[in-house]
Amino acid sequence: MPYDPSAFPPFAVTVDLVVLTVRRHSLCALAVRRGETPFQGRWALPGGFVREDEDLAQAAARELAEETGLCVHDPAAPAQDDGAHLEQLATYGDPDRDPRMRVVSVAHLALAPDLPAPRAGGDASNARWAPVEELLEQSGYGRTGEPPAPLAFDHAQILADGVERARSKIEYSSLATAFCPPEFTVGELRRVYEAVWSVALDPRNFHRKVTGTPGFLVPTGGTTTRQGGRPAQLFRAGGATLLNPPMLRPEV
Amino acid sequence: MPYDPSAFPPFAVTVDLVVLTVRRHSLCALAVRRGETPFQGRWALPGGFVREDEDLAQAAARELAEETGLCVHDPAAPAQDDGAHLEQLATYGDPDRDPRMRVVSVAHLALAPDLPAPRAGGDASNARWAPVEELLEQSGYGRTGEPPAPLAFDHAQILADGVERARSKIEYSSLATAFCPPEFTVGELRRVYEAVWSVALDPRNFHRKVTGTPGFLVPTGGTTTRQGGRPAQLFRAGGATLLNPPMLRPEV
DNA sequence: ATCATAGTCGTCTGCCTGACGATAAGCACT
DNA sequence: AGTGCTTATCGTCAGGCAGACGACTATGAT
Repeated sequence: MPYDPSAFPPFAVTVDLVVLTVRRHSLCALAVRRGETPFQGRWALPGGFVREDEDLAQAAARELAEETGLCVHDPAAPAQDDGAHLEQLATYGDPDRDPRMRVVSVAHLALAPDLPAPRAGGDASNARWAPVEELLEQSGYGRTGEPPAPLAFDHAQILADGVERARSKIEYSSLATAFCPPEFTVGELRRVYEAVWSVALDPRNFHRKVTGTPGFLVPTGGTTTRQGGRPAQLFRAGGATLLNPPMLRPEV
Repeated sequence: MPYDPSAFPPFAVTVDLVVLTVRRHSLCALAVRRGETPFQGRWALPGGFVREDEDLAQAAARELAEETGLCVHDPAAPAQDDGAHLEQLATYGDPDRDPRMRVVSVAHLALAPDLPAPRAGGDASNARWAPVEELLEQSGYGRTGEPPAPLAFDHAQILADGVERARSKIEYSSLATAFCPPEFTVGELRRVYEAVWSVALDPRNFHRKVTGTPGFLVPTGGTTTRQGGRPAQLFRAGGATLLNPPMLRPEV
Protein backbone atom coordinates (compact mmCIF):
# COMPACT_ATOMS: atom_id res chain seq x y z
CA MET A 1 0.00 0.00 0.00
CA PRO A 2 1.46 3.35 -0.97
CA TYR A 3 1.67 6.00 1.65
CA ASP A 4 1.00 9.69 1.40
CA PRO A 5 4.36 11.39 1.96
CA SER A 6 2.66 14.67 2.78
CA ALA A 7 1.17 13.07 5.87
CA PHE A 8 4.42 13.38 7.80
CA PRO A 9 7.40 15.70 7.77
CA PRO A 10 10.65 14.18 6.47
CA PHE A 11 13.61 13.96 8.82
CA ALA A 12 17.27 13.24 8.40
CA VAL A 13 18.43 10.53 10.79
CA THR A 14 22.03 10.30 11.92
CA VAL A 15 24.03 8.31 14.43
CA ASP A 16 26.49 10.09 16.66
CA LEU A 17 29.09 8.25 18.69
CA VAL A 18 30.42 8.79 22.17
CA VAL A 19 33.57 6.67 22.01
CA LEU A 20 35.23 6.44 25.41
CA THR A 21 38.57 5.02 26.40
CA VAL A 22 40.99 5.36 29.29
CA ARG A 23 44.36 6.91 28.47
CA ARG A 24 46.98 7.97 30.94
CA HIS A 25 44.66 7.58 33.92
CA SER A 26 41.89 9.74 32.52
CA LEU A 27 38.67 9.14 30.68
CA CYS A 28 38.94 10.30 27.08
CA ALA A 29 36.48 10.65 24.25
CA LEU A 30 37.03 10.63 20.53
CA ALA A 31 36.50 14.00 18.86
CA VAL A 32 36.73 14.87 15.19
CA ARG A 33 37.25 18.28 13.67
CA ARG A 34 34.45 19.45 11.43
CA GLY A 35 35.47 20.24 7.88
CA GLU A 36 32.18 21.75 6.84
CA THR A 37 29.84 24.44 7.87
CA PRO A 38 28.12 24.77 10.27
CA PHE A 39 30.59 24.70 13.16
CA GLN A 40 33.45 24.44 10.64
CA GLY A 41 36.76 23.81 12.37
CA ARG A 42 35.12 23.00 15.70
CA TRP A 43 35.38 19.67 17.44
CA ALA A 44 32.42 17.33 17.33
CA LEU A 45 31.49 13.75 18.01
CA PRO A 46 31.95 11.36 15.11
CA GLY A 47 28.79 10.38 13.30
CA GLY A 48 26.95 10.30 10.02
CA PHE A 49 23.74 9.61 8.20
CA VAL A 50 21.93 6.33 8.55
CA ARG A 51 21.69 4.66 5.15
CA GLU A 52 18.56 3.45 3.44
CA ASP A 53 19.00 -0.23 4.15
CA GLU A 54 20.72 -0.03 7.50
CA ASP A 55 19.63 -0.70 11.03
CA LEU A 56 20.58 1.91 13.63
CA ALA A 57 23.04 -0.43 15.34
CA GLN A 58 24.60 -1.30 12.00
CA ALA A 59 25.03 2.36 11.16
CA ALA A 60 26.69 2.99 14.51
CA ALA A 61 29.01 0.02 14.06
CA ARG A 62 29.92 1.18 10.58
CA GLU A 63 30.73 4.68 11.75
CA LEU A 64 32.77 3.29 14.62
CA ALA A 65 34.80 1.14 12.24
CA GLU A 66 35.30 4.05 9.86
CA GLU A 67 36.58 6.33 12.61
CA THR A 68 38.62 3.94 14.72
CA GLY A 69 38.98 0.66 12.90
CA LEU A 70 37.32 -1.04 15.86
CA CYS A 71 35.02 -3.97 15.37
CA VAL A 72 32.04 -4.29 17.59
CA HIS A 73 32.32 -7.02 20.15
CA ASP A 74 29.61 -9.50 19.25
CA PRO A 75 28.14 -11.11 22.36
CA ALA A 76 27.62 -14.29 20.32
CA ALA A 77 31.35 -14.60 19.65
CA PRO A 78 33.00 -13.50 22.87
CA ALA A 79 36.33 -15.05 21.92
CA GLN A 80 37.35 -12.27 19.59
CA ASP A 81 39.92 -9.79 20.74
CA ASP A 82 39.84 -6.07 20.60
CA GLY A 83 36.13 -5.77 20.17
CA ALA A 84 34.47 -2.66 21.48
CA HIS A 85 31.26 -2.46 23.45
CA LEU A 86 28.52 -0.58 21.62
CA GLU A 87 25.08 0.31 22.88
CA GLN A 88 22.40 2.81 22.07
CA LEU A 89 22.52 5.85 24.30
CA ALA A 90 19.64 8.22 23.56
CA THR A 91 18.06 10.17 20.75
CA TYR A 92 18.27 13.90 20.29
CA GLY A 93 15.74 15.66 18.14
CA ASP A 94 15.40 19.30 19.09
CA PRO A 95 14.06 21.13 16.02
CA ASP A 96 16.90 23.65 16.22
CA ARG A 97 19.78 21.33 16.95
CA ASP A 98 21.04 21.56 13.37
CA PRO A 99 20.58 24.90 11.62
CA ARG A 100 20.43 23.30 8.19
CA MET A 101 17.43 21.09 8.63
CA ARG A 102 15.54 18.78 10.92
CA VAL A 103 17.96 16.13 12.06
CA VAL A 104 17.25 13.42 14.60
CA SER A 105 20.40 11.88 15.97
CA VAL A 106 20.46 8.48 17.60
CA ALA A 107 23.51 8.65 19.85
CA HIS A 108 25.44 5.50 20.67
CA LEU A 109 27.98 4.81 23.37
CA ALA A 110 31.14 2.85 22.59
CA LEU A 111 33.72 1.71 25.12
CA ALA A 112 37.13 0.73 23.83
CA PRO A 113 40.50 -0.24 25.25
CA ASP A 114 43.32 2.23 24.81
CA LEU A 115 44.05 2.45 21.09
CA PRO A 116 47.16 3.51 19.23
CA ALA A 117 46.10 6.72 17.50
CA PRO A 118 42.86 7.83 15.98
CA ARG A 119 42.41 8.12 12.28
CA ALA A 120 39.55 10.10 10.86
CA GLY A 121 39.32 8.70 7.41
CA GLY A 122 43.09 8.53 7.42
CA ASP A 123 43.61 12.11 8.49
CA ALA A 124 45.08 12.10 11.98
CA SER A 125 45.07 15.85 12.51
CA ASN A 126 41.30 15.84 12.33
CA ALA A 127 40.68 13.33 15.10
CA ARG A 128 41.93 13.07 18.65
CA TRP A 129 41.34 11.57 22.03
CA ALA A 130 40.57 14.31 24.52
CA PRO A 131 39.90 14.07 28.24
CA VAL A 132 36.19 14.43 28.76
CA GLU A 133 36.54 17.23 31.32
CA GLU A 134 38.42 19.20 28.73
CA LEU A 135 35.72 18.68 26.13
CA LEU A 136 32.98 19.55 28.60
CA GLU A 137 34.76 22.41 30.32
CA GLN A 138 33.21 25.33 28.55
CA SER A 139 29.82 23.91 28.02
CA GLY A 140 28.39 24.22 31.46
CA TYR A 141 28.58 20.43 31.85
CA GLY A 142 31.99 20.69 33.42
CA ARG A 143 33.89 23.64 34.71
CA THR A 144 37.56 24.36 35.16
CA GLY A 145 40.01 26.43 33.15
CA GLU A 146 39.66 28.34 29.94
CA PRO A 147 37.10 27.50 27.30
CA PRO A 148 38.94 26.31 24.17
CA ALA A 149 35.75 26.03 22.09
CA PRO A 150 32.62 24.11 22.90
CA LEU A 151 31.69 21.03 20.95
CA ALA A 152 29.52 21.54 17.88
CA PHE A 153 25.73 21.18 17.91
CA ASP A 154 24.39 19.64 21.13
CA HIS A 155 27.33 17.28 21.32
CA ALA A 156 28.40 18.47 24.75
CA GLN A 157 25.05 17.33 26.09
CA ILE A 158 25.36 14.02 24.28
CA LEU A 159 28.88 13.50 25.60
CA ALA A 160 27.81 14.35 29.12
CA ASP A 161 24.97 11.84 28.89
CA GLY A 162 27.31 9.19 27.54
CA VAL A 163 29.84 9.74 30.30
CA GLU A 164 27.15 9.56 32.93
CA ARG A 165 25.86 6.33 31.40
CA ALA A 166 29.33 4.82 31.48
CA ARG A 167 29.91 5.96 35.05
CA SER A 168 26.74 4.41 36.32
CA LYS A 169 26.89 1.29 34.22
CA ILE A 170 30.26 0.09 35.47
CA GLU A 171 28.70 0.07 38.93
CA TYR A 172 26.38 -2.81 38.30
CA SER A 173 27.83 -4.50 35.23
CA SER A 174 31.16 -5.93 34.19
CA LEU A 175 31.40 -3.30 31.47
CA ALA A 176 34.62 -1.82 32.84
CA THR A 177 36.45 -4.74 31.24
CA ALA A 178 35.53 -3.24 27.86
CA PHE A 179 38.12 -0.55 28.62
CA CYS A 180 40.81 -3.17 29.16
CA PRO A 181 42.86 -5.23 26.73
CA PRO A 182 41.86 -8.89 26.44
CA GLU A 183 44.16 -9.81 29.33
CA PHE A 184 44.54 -7.46 32.22
CA THR A 185 45.41 -7.30 35.90
CA VAL A 186 43.24 -6.36 38.84
CA GLY A 187 45.25 -3.17 39.19
CA GLU A 188 44.60 -2.20 35.58
CA LEU A 189 40.91 -2.78 36.08
CA ARG A 190 41.02 -0.70 39.23
CA ARG A 191 42.69 2.15 37.39
CA VAL A 192 39.83 2.03 34.89
CA TYR A 193 37.31 2.53 37.67
CA GLU A 194 39.43 5.27 39.18
CA ALA A 195 39.71 7.11 35.86
CA VAL A 196 36.04 6.81 34.96
CA TRP A 197 34.84 7.84 38.41
CA SER A 198 37.70 10.22 39.18
CA VAL A 199 38.16 8.71 42.62
CA ALA A 200 40.79 6.69 44.43
CA LEU A 201 39.82 3.17 45.43
CA ASP A 202 41.39 1.01 48.09
CA PRO A 203 43.45 -1.61 46.22
CA ARG A 204 42.82 -4.26 48.85
CA ASN A 205 39.08 -3.92 49.03
CA PHE A 206 38.86 -3.63 45.25
CA HIS A 207 40.85 -6.81 44.83
CA ARG A 208 38.63 -8.65 47.27
CA LYS A 209 35.51 -7.43 45.54
CA VAL A 210 36.36 -8.26 41.94
CA THR A 211 38.03 -11.57 42.63
CA GLY A 212 35.21 -12.53 44.94
CA THR A 213 32.43 -11.89 42.45
CA PRO A 214 31.80 -15.16 40.64
CA GLY A 215 32.01 -14.95 36.86
CA PHE A 216 33.52 -11.48 36.75
CA LEU A 217 37.15 -12.45 36.21
CA VAL A 218 38.77 -15.70 35.15
CA PRO A 219 42.50 -16.13 35.69
CA THR A 220 44.54 -16.97 32.62
CA GLY A 221 47.47 -18.31 34.61
CA GLY A 222 49.93 -15.75 33.33
CA THR A 223 51.46 -12.89 35.24
CA THR A 224 52.87 -9.56 34.25
CA THR A 225 54.99 -6.80 35.68
CA ARG A 226 54.07 -4.10 33.18
CA GLN A 227 53.08 -1.76 35.99
CA GLY A 228 56.28 -2.22 37.99
CA GLY A 229 56.25 -3.74 41.43
CA ARG A 230 55.31 -7.27 42.25
CA PRO A 231 54.05 -9.31 39.28
CA ALA A 232 50.29 -9.47 39.03
CA GLN A 233 47.99 -12.21 37.89
CA LEU A 234 46.42 -11.83 34.48
CA PHE A 235 42.69 -12.22 34.00
CA ARG A 236 40.20 -12.04 31.21
CA ALA A 237 36.57 -11.03 31.46
CA GLY A 238 34.30 -13.77 32.69
CA GLY A 239 30.85 -14.55 31.44
CA ALA A 240 28.98 -12.56 34.06
CA THR A 241 27.56 -9.29 32.79
CA LEU A 242 25.61 -8.18 35.84
CA LEU A 243 27.32 -7.51 39.13
CA ASN A 244 25.27 -8.37 42.16
CA PRO A 245 25.85 -6.79 44.58
CA PRO A 246 27.17 -3.86 42.57
CA MET A 247 30.50 -2.13 42.84
CA LEU A 248 29.86 0.87 45.03
CA ARG A 249 30.95 4.27 43.84
CA PRO A 250 32.24 6.11 46.91
CA GLU A 251 30.27 9.24 47.68
CA VAL A 252 32.34 12.33 47.24
CA MET B 1 23.03 27.57 3.78
CA PRO B 2 20.80 25.27 1.77
CA TYR B 3 21.38 21.59 2.00
CA ASP B 4 21.30 18.96 -0.66
CA PRO B 5 18.32 16.73 0.14
CA SER B 6 19.67 13.96 -2.05
CA ALA B 7 22.62 13.60 0.31
CA PHE B 8 20.59 11.68 2.84
CA PRO B 9 17.57 9.40 2.75
CA PRO B 10 14.37 10.82 4.26
CA PHE B 11 12.86 9.11 7.27
CA ALA B 12 9.56 9.35 9.05
CA VAL B 13 10.03 9.84 12.79
CA THR B 14 7.39 8.79 15.29
CA VAL B 15 7.07 8.52 19.03
CA ASP B 16 5.58 5.38 20.54
CA LEU B 17 4.49 5.19 24.14
CA VAL B 18 4.76 2.48 26.72
CA VAL B 19 2.27 3.73 29.30
CA LEU B 20 2.34 1.61 32.42
CA THR B 21 0.06 1.60 35.43
CA VAL B 22 -0.84 -0.79 38.22
CA ARG B 23 -4.42 -2.02 38.23
CA ARG B 24 -5.84 -4.74 40.40
CA HIS B 25 -2.41 -5.87 41.57
CA SER B 26 -0.94 -6.29 38.11
CA LEU B 27 1.18 -4.22 35.82
CA CYS B 28 -0.82 -2.99 32.85
CA ALA B 29 0.04 -1.18 29.67
CA LEU B 30 -2.08 1.01 27.46
CA ALA B 31 -2.91 -0.55 24.09
CA VAL B 32 -4.87 0.94 21.23
CA ARG B 33 -6.56 -0.89 18.39
CA ARG B 34 -5.28 -0.02 14.95
CA GLY B 35 -7.88 1.32 12.57
CA GLU B 36 -5.67 1.28 9.52
CA THR B 37 -3.60 -1.09 7.53
CA PRO B 38 -1.05 -2.51 8.17
CA PHE B 39 -1.97 -4.58 11.21
CA GLN B 40 -5.55 -3.31 10.97
CA GLY B 41 -7.61 -4.37 13.99
CA ARG B 42 -4.57 -5.46 15.94
CA TRP B 43 -3.47 -3.95 19.23
CA ALA B 44 -0.54 -1.59 19.26
CA LEU B 45 1.16 0.94 21.44
CA PRO B 46 -0.12 4.50 21.16
CA GLY B 47 2.02 6.83 19.14
CA GLY B 48 2.23 9.14 16.19
CA PHE B 49 4.36 11.29 13.97
CA VAL B 50 6.63 13.93 15.38
CA ARG B 51 5.61 17.32 14.03
CA GLU B 52 7.81 19.81 12.23
CA ASP B 53 8.31 22.18 15.11
CA GLU B 54 8.24 19.73 17.98
CA ASP B 55 10.89 18.31 20.24
CA LEU B 56 10.78 14.55 20.83
CA ALA B 57 9.76 14.96 24.46
CA GLN B 58 7.05 17.41 23.47
CA ALA B 59 5.71 14.99 20.90
CA ALA B 60 5.62 12.21 23.47
CA ALA B 61 3.86 14.44 25.99
CA ARG B 62 1.33 15.50 23.38
CA GLU B 63 0.57 11.91 22.42
CA LEU B 64 0.26 10.96 26.07
CA ALA B 65 -2.22 13.75 26.68
CA GLU B 66 -4.21 12.83 23.58
CA GLU B 67 -4.48 9.19 24.60
CA THR B 68 -4.95 9.46 28.34
CA GLY B 69 -5.54 13.07 29.27
CA LEU B 70 -2.50 12.90 31.53
CA CYS B 71 -0.20 15.83 31.94
CA VAL B 72 3.47 15.21 32.30
CA HIS B 73 4.79 15.75 35.76
CA ASP B 74 7.22 18.64 35.43
CA PRO B 75 10.17 18.27 37.80
CA ALA B 76 10.24 22.06 38.10
CA ALA B 77 6.73 22.14 39.52
CA PRO B 78 6.51 19.07 41.71
CA ALA B 79 3.45 20.31 43.52
CA GLN B 80 1.02 19.41 40.78
CA ASP B 81 -1.14 16.37 41.21
CA ASP B 82 -1.76 13.57 38.84
CA GLY B 83 1.27 14.18 36.71
CA ALA B 84 2.78 11.19 34.96
CA HIS B 85 6.45 10.37 34.72
CA LEU B 86 7.75 10.44 31.15
CA GLU B 87 11.19 9.51 29.91
CA GLN B 88 12.78 8.47 26.69
CA LEU B 89 13.15 4.72 26.38
CA ALA B 90 14.99 3.77 23.20
CA THR B 91 14.81 4.20 19.46
CA TYR B 92 13.83 1.52 16.99
CA GLY B 93 14.80 1.84 13.37
CA ASP B 94 14.97 -1.51 11.68
CA PRO B 95 14.49 -0.89 7.93
CA ASP B 96 11.67 -3.44 7.81
CA ARG B 97 9.82 -2.53 10.97
CA ASP B 98 7.09 -0.75 9.02
CA PRO B 99 6.17 -2.24 5.65
CA ARG B 100 5.05 1.08 4.27
CA MET B 101 8.25 3.04 4.56
CA ARG B 102 11.30 3.78 6.62
CA VAL B 103 10.10 4.78 10.06
CA VAL B 104 12.29 5.49 13.05
CA SER B 105 10.36 5.36 16.29
CA VAL B 106 11.58 7.04 19.45
CA ALA B 107 9.87 5.06 22.19
CA HIS B 108 9.03 6.71 25.49
CA LEU B 109 8.11 5.24 28.83
CA ALA B 110 5.32 6.76 30.91
CA LEU B 111 4.34 5.72 34.42
CA ALA B 112 0.93 6.73 35.68
CA PRO B 113 -1.26 6.12 38.70
CA ASP B 114 -4.35 4.02 38.17
CA LEU B 115 -6.65 5.96 35.89
CA PRO B 116 -10.39 5.79 35.39
CA ALA B 117 -10.76 4.47 31.85
CA PRO B 118 -8.77 5.03 28.71
CA ARG B 119 -10.05 7.12 25.89
CA ALA B 120 -8.50 6.85 22.48
CA GLY B 121 -9.64 10.08 20.93
CA GLY B 122 -12.94 9.58 22.72
CA ASP B 123 -13.48 6.06 21.51
CA ALA B 124 -13.21 3.73 24.49
CA SER B 125 -13.55 0.47 22.57
CA ASN B 126 -10.31 1.21 20.77
CA ALA B 127 -8.14 1.59 23.83
CA ARG B 128 -7.65 -0.54 26.91
CA TRP B 129 -5.37 -1.32 29.81
CA ALA B 130 -4.07 -4.82 29.45
CA PRO B 131 -1.78 -6.79 31.77
CA VAL B 132 1.65 -6.81 30.24
CA GLU B 133 2.02 -10.59 30.42
CA GLU B 134 -1.12 -10.86 28.36
CA LEU B 135 0.20 -8.46 25.74
CA LEU B 136 3.56 -10.22 25.64
CA GLU B 137 2.28 -13.76 25.85
CA GLN B 138 2.37 -14.75 22.24
CA SER B 139 5.37 -12.75 21.21
CA GLY B 140 8.10 -14.86 22.67
CA TYR B 141 8.69 -12.18 25.31
CA GLY B 142 6.36 -13.87 27.70
CA ARG B 143 4.71 -17.25 27.60
CA THR B 144 1.58 -18.65 29.09
CA GLY B 145 -1.81 -19.42 27.62
CA GLU B 146 -3.23 -18.92 24.17
CA PRO B 147 -1.98 -16.25 21.79
CA PRO B 148 -4.76 -13.71 21.29
CA ALA B 149 -2.79 -11.78 18.65
CA PRO B 150 0.63 -10.29 18.95
CA LEU B 151 1.11 -6.57 19.09
CA ALA B 152 1.60 -4.76 15.79
CA PHE B 153 5.01 -3.90 14.34
CA ASP B 154 7.86 -4.45 16.80
CA HIS B 155 5.73 -3.15 19.66
CA ALA B 156 6.11 -6.33 21.69
CA GLN B 157 9.83 -5.73 21.79
CA ILE B 158 9.31 -2.09 22.72
CA LEU B 159 6.87 -3.02 25.46
CA ALA B 160 9.24 -5.66 26.82
CA ASP B 161 12.05 -3.12 26.90
CA GLY B 162 9.84 -0.59 28.66
CA VAL B 163 8.72 -3.08 31.28
CA GLU B 164 12.28 -4.12 31.93
CA ARG B 165 13.28 -0.47 32.30
CA ALA B 166 10.51 0.12 34.81
CA ARG B 167 11.37 -3.03 36.73
CA SER B 168 14.99 -2.11 37.10
CA LYS B 169 14.46 1.58 37.65
CA ILE B 170 12.25 1.24 40.71
CA GLU B 171 15.15 -0.60 42.31
CA TYR B 172 17.40 2.39 42.58
CA SER B 173 15.06 5.35 42.22
CA SER B 174 11.91 6.59 43.87
CA LEU B 175 10.04 6.14 40.61
CA ALA B 176 7.57 3.67 42.06
CA THR B 177 5.74 6.62 43.58
CA ALA B 178 4.81 7.63 40.01
CA PHE B 179 2.40 4.68 40.06
CA CYS B 180 0.72 6.00 43.20
CA PRO B 181 -1.82 8.75 43.76
CA PRO B 182 -0.46 11.95 45.34
CA GLU B 183 -1.03 10.56 48.82
CA PHE B 184 -0.49 6.90 49.49
CA THR B 185 0.36 4.43 52.21
CA VAL B 186 3.40 2.24 52.62
CA GLY B 187 1.24 -0.75 51.83
CA GLU B 188 0.06 0.76 48.57
CA LEU B 189 3.63 1.47 47.59
CA ARG B 190 4.57 -2.08 48.46
CA ARG B 191 1.80 -3.43 46.28
CA VAL B 192 3.23 -1.39 43.41
CA TYR B 193 6.58 -3.08 43.83
CA GLU B 194 4.91 -6.45 44.12
CA ALA B 195 2.89 -5.91 40.95
CA VAL B 196 5.79 -4.59 38.89
CA TRP B 197 8.18 -7.29 40.01
CA SER B 198 5.59 -10.07 40.37
CA VAL B 199 6.97 -11.03 43.75
CA ALA B 200 5.78 -10.96 47.35
CA LEU B 201 7.68 -8.67 49.69
CA ASP B 202 7.85 -8.83 53.45
CA PRO B 203 5.67 -5.96 54.71
CA ARG B 204 7.82 -5.41 57.79
CA ASN B 205 11.14 -5.21 56.01
CA PHE B 206 9.62 -3.11 53.25
CA HIS B 207 8.21 -0.69 55.79
CA ARG B 208 11.56 -0.39 57.52
CA LYS B 209 13.36 0.18 54.23
CA VAL B 210 11.16 2.89 52.73
CA THR B 211 10.56 4.80 55.94
CA GLY B 212 14.24 4.58 56.79
CA THR B 213 15.47 6.01 53.50
CA PRO B 214 15.77 9.76 53.98
CA GLY B 215 13.87 11.85 51.44
CA PHE B 216 11.91 8.97 49.98
CA LEU B 217 8.63 9.51 51.83
CA VAL B 218 7.31 12.44 53.79
CA PRO B 219 4.33 11.88 56.10
CA THR B 220 1.33 14.08 55.49
CA GLY B 221 -0.15 13.47 58.93
CA GLY B 222 -3.31 11.88 57.65
CA THR B 223 -4.31 8.26 57.85
CA THR B 224 -6.56 6.05 55.82
CA THR B 225 -8.23 2.70 56.05
CA ARG B 226 -9.00 2.25 52.39
CA GLN B 227 -7.27 -1.13 52.38
CA GLY B 228 -9.13 -2.48 55.40
CA GLY B 229 -7.30 -3.37 58.58
CA ARG B 230 -5.50 -0.98 60.84
CA PRO B 231 -5.38 2.62 59.58
CA ALA B 232 -2.17 3.47 57.80
CA GLN B 233 -0.19 6.66 57.68
CA LEU B 234 -0.39 8.68 54.47
CA PHE B 235 2.75 9.82 52.70
CA ARG B 236 3.67 11.76 49.63
CA ALA B 237 6.80 11.38 47.55
CA GLY B 238 9.83 13.11 49.01
CA GLY B 239 12.45 15.01 47.11
CA ALA B 240 14.90 12.14 46.81
CA THR B 241 15.02 10.60 43.37
CA LEU B 242 17.90 8.16 43.84
CA LEU B 243 17.71 5.38 46.38
CA ASN B 244 21.00 4.55 47.99
CA PRO B 245 21.32 1.76 48.87
CA PRO B 246 18.77 0.48 46.38
CA MET B 247 15.66 -1.54 47.01
CA LEU B 248 16.68 -5.12 46.36
CA ARG B 249 14.61 -7.21 44.02
CA PRO B 250 14.51 -10.70 45.53
CA GLU B 251 16.05 -13.34 43.31
CA VAL B 252 13.51 -15.83 42.14
C1' DA C 1 71.61 -4.31 50.45
C1' DT C 2 68.10 -1.06 50.60
C1' DC C 3 64.23 1.29 48.92
C1' DA C 4 60.17 2.16 46.23
C1' DT C 5 56.31 0.17 44.00
C1' DA C 6 52.47 -2.93 43.36
C1' DG C 7 50.01 -6.92 44.48
C1' DT C 8 47.68 -10.11 47.75
C1' DC C 9 45.83 -11.91 52.07
C1' DG C 10 43.65 -11.00 56.69
C1' DT C 11 41.15 -8.82 60.49
C1' DC C 12 37.79 -5.99 62.63
C1' DT C 13 33.76 -3.16 62.89
C1' DG C 14 29.51 -1.25 61.48
C1' DC C 15 25.55 -1.26 58.42
C1' DC C 16 22.00 -3.43 55.93
C1' DT C 17 19.04 -7.25 54.83
C1' DG C 18 16.20 -11.32 55.36
C1' DA C 19 13.54 -14.07 58.57
C1' DC C 20 10.22 -13.73 61.75
C1' DG C 21 7.89 -12.77 66.58
C1' DA C 22 4.86 -9.46 68.72
C1' DT C 23 1.64 -5.78 69.14
C1' DA C 24 -1.83 -2.30 67.41
C1' DA C 25 -6.03 -0.77 65.44
C1' DG C 26 -9.52 -0.93 62.41
C1' DC C 27 -13.91 -3.91 60.34
C1' DA C 28 -17.39 -7.80 60.15
C1' DC C 29 -19.46 -10.89 62.24
C1' DT C 30 -22.00 -13.20 66.28
C1' DA D 1 -18.75 -6.98 73.85
C1' DG D 2 -16.33 -10.40 72.18
C1' DT D 3 -14.06 -13.14 68.45
C1' DG D 4 -11.72 -13.39 64.32
C1' DC D 5 -9.70 -11.37 60.22
C1' DT D 6 -7.01 -7.94 58.12
C1' DT D 7 -3.45 -4.72 57.63
C1' DA D 8 0.03 -1.70 59.86
C1' DT D 9 4.01 -1.02 62.68
C1' DC D 10 7.82 -2.03 65.89
C1' DG D 11 11.56 -5.05 67.50
C1' DT D 12 15.09 -8.72 67.57
C1' DC D 13 18.63 -11.56 65.77
C1' DA D 14 21.98 -13.64 62.62
C1' DG D 15 24.57 -13.42 58.28
C1' DG D 16 26.73 -10.90 54.54
C1' DC D 17 29.23 -7.23 52.75
C1' DA D 18 31.94 -2.91 52.64
C1' DG D 19 35.25 0.44 54.55
C1' DA D 20 39.46 1.04 57.19
C1' DC D 21 43.72 -0.60 57.60
C1' DG D 22 47.80 -3.92 59.09
C1' DA D 23 50.95 -7.27 57.24
C1' DC D 24 53.48 -9.69 53.97
C1' DT D 25 55.26 -10.70 49.10
C1' DA D 26 57.73 -10.11 44.87
C1' DT D 27 59.62 -7.43 41.50
C1' DG D 28 62.88 -3.37 39.62
C1' DA D 29 65.85 0.75 40.64
C1' DT D 30 69.75 2.89 43.21
